Amino acid sequence: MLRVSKLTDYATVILTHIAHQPDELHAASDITQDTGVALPTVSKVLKLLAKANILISYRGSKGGYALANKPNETNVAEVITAIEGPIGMTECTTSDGTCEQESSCEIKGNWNLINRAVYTALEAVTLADMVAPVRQQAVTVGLPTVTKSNDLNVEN
Amino acid sequence: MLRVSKLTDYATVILTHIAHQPDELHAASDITQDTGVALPTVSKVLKLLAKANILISYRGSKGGYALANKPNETNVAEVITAIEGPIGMTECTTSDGTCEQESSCEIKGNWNLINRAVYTALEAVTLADMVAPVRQQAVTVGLPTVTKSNDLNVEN
DNA sequence: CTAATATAGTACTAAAATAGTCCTATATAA
DNA sequence: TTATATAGGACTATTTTAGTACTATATTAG
Repeated sequence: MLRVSKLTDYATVILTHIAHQPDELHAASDITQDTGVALPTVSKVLKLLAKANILISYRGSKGGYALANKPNETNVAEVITAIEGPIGMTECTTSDGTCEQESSCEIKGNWNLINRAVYTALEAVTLADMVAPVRQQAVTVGLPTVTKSNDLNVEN
Repeated sequence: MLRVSKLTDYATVILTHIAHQPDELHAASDITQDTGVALPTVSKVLKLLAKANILISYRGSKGGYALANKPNETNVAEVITAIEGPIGMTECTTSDGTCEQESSCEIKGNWNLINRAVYTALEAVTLADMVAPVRQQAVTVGLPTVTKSNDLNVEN
């Protein structure tokens, strides 16, 4: 199954929470209470997001985290990259030379194409979209413009 | 890093190889030699692809595998699903009820949107595209039509 | 200047997913 | 009947991920 890690999932939950009050400072302990995610885990995620400049951190008493940019300026691709590293669906996409078959591999270029397509899709969704309640929302990505209906199942 | 498993990567290599001679039968042992992937692994992948009706298998002496459909009728989304199971980026997308936060989770619907966008991107690339050498190829997916240039790096 | 609070960084452990291998059964052709 | 090739399932080792803990540093308040 093609999936993001749990930490990335937490990251979106946490960011969505913060984005609801974009002008306030949020301490890790507050976020734990509001989201139900364990404190050490919240802490870890927040650090990663700060390191990637998605959040700004303030130390010390009365410290906490705030969004570095407006909700519509941070997209899902950035969040995934912050937690999991560069988005690349195969080994050869992110690190050269580690694949033995590389020299004779004829499909590397095509995987790059696929990556690009996926990345574009992820880039099109911002935090602002995540904050918004699920609505009849056109995803402006993909061949046929997809219109959201409830609980669409992506398989088959 | 958002990625497909190695087995899925092998699957695309193997399928690409088979698609070069779509009218011949390919035994697992032949494929091992031509691709450099270990026999037990090749074998495992072929079984999974056959089970998903992407390949047709013929047992016995002179047996082997062949494509069930034309190269342009099998897409990457199907291949990923065959090897890894349903494509869904978060737990709640593929299996209901296992996430404790589900009832209070406000972003589930939005993950469904993202899944849909990614799936559409993966669906747009077929085996026929993989067989073709990397060429100046427009990916008909994503907002701006992406034109392939060499070694585009998907990050930042 | 000191104490309290909150993040930064790093290292470690446990659990889960993945990869890879092997064995036995079944089907087909010569 | 024998050789060949896939089907299916079980098992092990490896790798990745998740989660935790500890120490250092920065900031505010008194």
